[in-house]
Amino acid sequence: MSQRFKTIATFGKHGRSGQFSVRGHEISTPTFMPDGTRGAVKGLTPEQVSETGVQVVLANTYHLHLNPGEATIKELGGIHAFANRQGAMLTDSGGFQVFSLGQHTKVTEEGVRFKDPVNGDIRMITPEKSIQIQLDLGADMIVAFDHLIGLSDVKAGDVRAAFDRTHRWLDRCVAEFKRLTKGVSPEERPMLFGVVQGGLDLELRKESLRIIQQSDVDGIAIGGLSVGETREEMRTVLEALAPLHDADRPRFLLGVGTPEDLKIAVENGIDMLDCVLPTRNARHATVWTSDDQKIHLTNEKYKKDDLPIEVGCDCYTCRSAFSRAFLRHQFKSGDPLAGTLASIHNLRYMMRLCEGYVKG
RNA sequence: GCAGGGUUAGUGAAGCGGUCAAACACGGCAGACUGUAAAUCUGUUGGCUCAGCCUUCGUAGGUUCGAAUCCUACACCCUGCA
Repeated sequence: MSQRFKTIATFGKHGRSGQFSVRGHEISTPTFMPDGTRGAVKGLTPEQVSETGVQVVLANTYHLHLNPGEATIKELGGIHAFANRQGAMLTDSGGFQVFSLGQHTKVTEEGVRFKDPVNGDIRMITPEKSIQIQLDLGADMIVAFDHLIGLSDVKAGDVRAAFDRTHRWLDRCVAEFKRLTKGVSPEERPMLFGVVQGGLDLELRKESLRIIQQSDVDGIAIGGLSVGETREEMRTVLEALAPLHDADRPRFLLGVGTPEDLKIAVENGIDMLDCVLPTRNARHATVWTSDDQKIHLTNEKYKKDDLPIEVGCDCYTCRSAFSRAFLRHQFKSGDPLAGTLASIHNLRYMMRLCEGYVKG
């Protein structure tokens, strides 16, 4: 078991900042990790991503498996070389696609059968297969294949079934991970995160955390949130888990979120979070400005607004004094530059929140 | 000059006697987006004292219970023949 996480400071009841290293990358937490599903954060060069202070970029097992395929990426030197990224990378297991591609999937004990909604390709991803793909891709941190279900309209039995299956699959993931990394040195071995499930059932959640922490994983991921529940429901789950976390492993909240959600998470001891929202919203002209206020840059009221997105922000976009009026114009014109500039701001916004905790 | 075709809301373009304030696309306005099927999607888009009413389909008349739709004249645009 890894003992890599080092707590630097604590705040509030359960919050902490700290650091750990993986394969030569020093990660300081809490940290927000943007999603670069297909290997790149949409619309940004690796330099632009790093300049926002981002330390880890997520990529997705399912998407890269389909195209260009892990064999190709491995042959080209692994995901870092392929994507030209110097910093740390984490791959998600493909488990989320059971939820997002719900209509096109079939879950069995063996694994998940996906039918590509674009070209109809059938792909079977099992826990073992997910680990194999992720190790071939070569990320620094990988995630166990879990069974995620939506929370807006579920039957209690479904939550329990997904909870049990996630734990059975975890054992298979750990076994496959050990088998494939047997000869790998500790310095070169990636970190494996197990995933906590259990829906909104606090007893299931606690039990799941206990099971994951007892297993031989390097990090704890919390899954199955931000999938239709309210903010308060998510807070309740995180608060229930906060006192039960081991101190020595990083905790990763999957798929969250907004600035408000990030604060709730970090104050409940979460170290790492990923989400598409900052970049997707940015591409859709929505950015965060002072006090987590969300603004739509395409709104008519910004037509002649010469202020930056956020006065005082140190991101490239705001620092360079790109005005709201200019950004509005570029969005209206359909120039992807607008999405790039807005993404830089939103990522920096999230990173500033994180850095605020590190600095105390 | 003769023959034919056209003129529809911000733009393009359907409609060709009632179910037309008028399809659709774009543009405009607003919103959504949480381990990315997402540079996407949704709503709205003549006016008003808004379950109703008023003014609109080049302009002016006419036919009809009823016209964006039929007829006449005029204006402008396009295509043949001169």
